[in-house]
Order: sequence, then structure tokens, then C-alpha cells
Amino acid sequence: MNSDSNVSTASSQPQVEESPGPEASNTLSTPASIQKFHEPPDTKGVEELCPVCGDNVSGYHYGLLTCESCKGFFKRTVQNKKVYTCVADRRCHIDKCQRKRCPYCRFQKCLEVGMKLEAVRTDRMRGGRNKFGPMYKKDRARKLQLLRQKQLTQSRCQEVTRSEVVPKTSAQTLSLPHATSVSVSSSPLYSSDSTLVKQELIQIPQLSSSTSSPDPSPSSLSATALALPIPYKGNQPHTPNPQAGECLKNLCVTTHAPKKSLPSSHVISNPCPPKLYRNDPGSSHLTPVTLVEGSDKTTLLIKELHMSMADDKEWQRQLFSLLQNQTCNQYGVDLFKLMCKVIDQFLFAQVDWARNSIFFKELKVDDQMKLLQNSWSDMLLLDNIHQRLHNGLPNETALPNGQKFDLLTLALLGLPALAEPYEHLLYSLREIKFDPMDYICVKFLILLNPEVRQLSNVKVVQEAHEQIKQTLVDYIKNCYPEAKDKFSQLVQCISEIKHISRRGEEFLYHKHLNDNAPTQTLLMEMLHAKKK
DNA sequence: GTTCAAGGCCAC
DNA sequence: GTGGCCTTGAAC
Repeated sequence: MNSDSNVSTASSQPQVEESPGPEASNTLSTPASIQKFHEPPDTKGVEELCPVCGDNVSGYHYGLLTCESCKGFFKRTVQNKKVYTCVADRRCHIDKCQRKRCPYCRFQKCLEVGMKLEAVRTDRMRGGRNKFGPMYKKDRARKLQLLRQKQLTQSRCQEVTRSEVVPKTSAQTLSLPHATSVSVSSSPLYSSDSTLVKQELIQIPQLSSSTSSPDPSPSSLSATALALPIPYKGNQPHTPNPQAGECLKNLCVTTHAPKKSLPSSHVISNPCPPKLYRNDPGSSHLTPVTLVEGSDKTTLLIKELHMSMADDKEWQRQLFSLLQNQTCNQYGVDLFKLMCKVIDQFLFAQVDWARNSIFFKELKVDDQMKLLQNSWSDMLLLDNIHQRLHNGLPNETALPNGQKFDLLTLALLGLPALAEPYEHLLYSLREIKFDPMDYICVKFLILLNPEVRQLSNVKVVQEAHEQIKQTLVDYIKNCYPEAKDKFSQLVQCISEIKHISRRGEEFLYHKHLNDNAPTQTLLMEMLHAKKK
């Protein structure tokens, strides 16, 4: 149908002329229409295009700027609970001329670009405003901000692109927003070491492509930002779905290889004696302490655990590097998909860390899988907490295109509503002077959980868990003699961590069920594993 | 009173 | 079923 008649409607709406308003939101919802919004702010008469079909937009509908037609289609579909099927391969091209051909793919695209199911009212009440009003306002403001930053961003991104192609021999710093900067030359990925260069050629899982994927380049640094020292044998784009668990299994069965790229690479070989730290009252710094008591066994285990801690600076460097390079030259990145991608890369790194960790590496692959499937989200949250408390990880960071990426929501698996219990948890941990050694012990306690069902060698896991527990108790006794109940408080914090991460998992799982999350990822495999 | 994003209507 | 236009009503 001719959309000319609604052009006047679209242009009559003050979509960009409105005042900038408050600072851009850090919400994970980002209308894909931003991608089309490349005109100067003073350009008049230029229509935005519907991110679903390319028709002219008539205003914000169900979360983003769309045309009247797709608005109506989305409304009818959700209100009437319509179920469509695609007669082709579920990848039909949707444009203004062909949008009526395949409602299945059209609806998928609606969800893909970010139209929100929850904006369709179940009570069908007319008129009024909903909770998305402020989001629309912020989005308008963000667009203006994006336009302003366009020139700056382009020059910055060109600089980054050059640094990816040509390895630097001298130190070169990528400035990251919010006072974060990383040294490119410090990255193993830029090393002249041939084995590291080869890692760029290792197959890394690509997320299933979508129309608005922020990663159009398979050779982008994203593939190597959290490089894996093992070949990935799982899902590749446009390949049939493997059986659930196949990807993780491939990761676990891979022969343990000497690691050079991950922060934990020096785990086993580091000859340095462990430095133990404690939080002193009134100080944000950690003070080295000497372990004077405990058996040799305990001391050795503490040493081993301490050495298995990742290089924290490297952890953050890789995170920011991934974010930087996933979004370079991208306007209006889908922040939710980006978050899933980051989590997926975290998971690969997590599997690799576990594979090389004491106790865990001795287990059978099936048990390893079960333990990881049970604990991955807890460990991701714990890692974030550790970075927040001990390494100054900010709550959010700005992407090269000016969008804000919420690092807190990343920790919460995409559910900002968990911020309150998260902050409460942080408060509790600060209160008990949670330190890096506590962190690594808690991480092992979470990973080596003997209560996981159907473990083939539960006794080994039980013993490992007991040893870690005893080590933590001894450590606390030595380093925090005044904190009599610190261990029990840590146990309480573990259950809070589990509670928060379970809710995050549920959220992601339902997003996935609604086809709103990337498929064929390790993340989705982990989510499905618990539902078995 | 104005705005604008919901739902509703109805010709096609 | 689609989509252009109308009505509604909370937020401003």
C-alpha cells in the first residue's frame, strides 16, 4: 500500500527536532533505525526508514521507530497470538514490496530489530502513555548525540582499523571512554609470536547472523579479542543445529594445550610464591600478608589457587577491546545482541580457564560439562563482582559510536531489575572484606559443586570441594582472625549470587524462546542444558 | 491544552 | 490479512 499518505504523518512528528533532553540512556534497547540515521541534524525533509521493511516511519511504535504498516502487523500478531510458518528457509528478505509474502520472517524481523512484545497491551486499553515514553525521549536525544559524534567516531574508528591490520611495534594507546584506556602493544594478539598470530586463524564461533548484526566482518578482532587457544568445532554460521551440549563438549574434550593468550596462561608454571592479601579496615587497598599457619597441603593449595587467578588487567583489556571492535563503524548497535556476544566470549574463556584448573582438569569430560553447565552464570557474576570490587570496573562504558554499554547489566545477564539485589550483594561483600583470595576460593567452590546431579565421579568433586572449603577457612582464620563468621557469610553470599544469576538465566532463556536472543551460541547451549 | 503512542475501525 | 486513518488518554 502506498505509504506516501503517511509521510505527512511521519514528518509531522518531532522526531529529531526535539530538545536533546537528558543524557543518553544506557538501556539495552536500541532501535535499529538509528543505523539509517546518518543525516545532519539540520537536514529537513529526510525520512527515516522502518528497520523492518524500509517504508517511511510514522513514529515510535512498540519500542522503536517503525512504519504504520509494521506497527499494525506487530500489534495484530501479538494481540491475536498468531503463529506463522515460513515456507522457505526462514530467511526471507523483508522489504516494503515483499513484507506481505512471509509473515513469519516479518515478525522475526520485528523482534530482531527490537520491537517489544510487552508494549502491546494485554488489556487493550486505548490512549495514554506507557513505560517506554522516557526511552523514546532518550532515544531521540541519543540520536542527536550520535550525529554530533559521527565525525569524531569515524576518525577514531579508522585509527582503530589501521591498528588491527598493522601490528604495532611501539606502544600505542586506544583511548576508551570513561577514563579507560588499553595498551594495544601489550596484547598477545599483537605479538609477533607466530603461535599467537595463528590464533587469529582459529575458528571462533560466529553468532548466527541477523540483519542488524554489529559484526559483519568474520575477520574482525572480535574473533580474537578473547582468543581461545583451542580450535572451536561447534556451530558455524548457516550450519545445522548440533545436538545440545556438543559445543561445550568439543571445548572440554580438546587436549589441554599450553596457553599463551589467556590471562590465566601462567597458571601452572608461575614459580612465584603466592602473595596473599587482606583488606585492612579503612583502606581500599589490599595489604600483603604472610600465611603462618596451616598444613603444607593447605599452603600449596592456596598457592595453586592464587596462581589460577586471571590477569585482571588483561580481563578488562580484552573486554573493552571486544566492545570496541564489535561496534566500530556501527551506528545504532543492538546492545542486547552485543551483550550476548560478550557473554558468549566470556563463556569460552571460562571453559578454557576451568579446563586448565586444578581438580577440574582431572575430571571426566561429562562431569566437566555438568559442572560448567551448573555454574557458568554464577561464575560470570562473580567475575564481574571481583572486577568491580578489586579492579575498579565501571558500571558502564561508551562504545566508539557513542552508545553506552551497561557493564552492570552485562553482569546481570541483561536484566537491569537485578541491580538492587546486586548492589546489596556488593555491600555485603564489602562489609566482610571480600578479597581476591576469597574470590578465587568462592569461584572454585561454585564450580566444583558436588550437589550437581548425575556426576559420574561425585566423590572426587566432593573431596575437591572440601579441600577448597578447608583452604578458605584456614585462609580466613590466618588473615582475618577477627572475622569469626566470615566463611558463613561468604556461603550466604554464594546463595545470593546463585539467586541473582538464576533470575538472569531465566530472563535470557525467555528472550531466547521468544526468538529475541542470538541462537547457535555457547550461551544458548548453556541455557538449554539446565532445562533438560 | 498539546503531544504522541497506544488500540480500533474499515475499505481494500 | 493489510494498512491508512481515527480515537483515546496519560504525561507533559
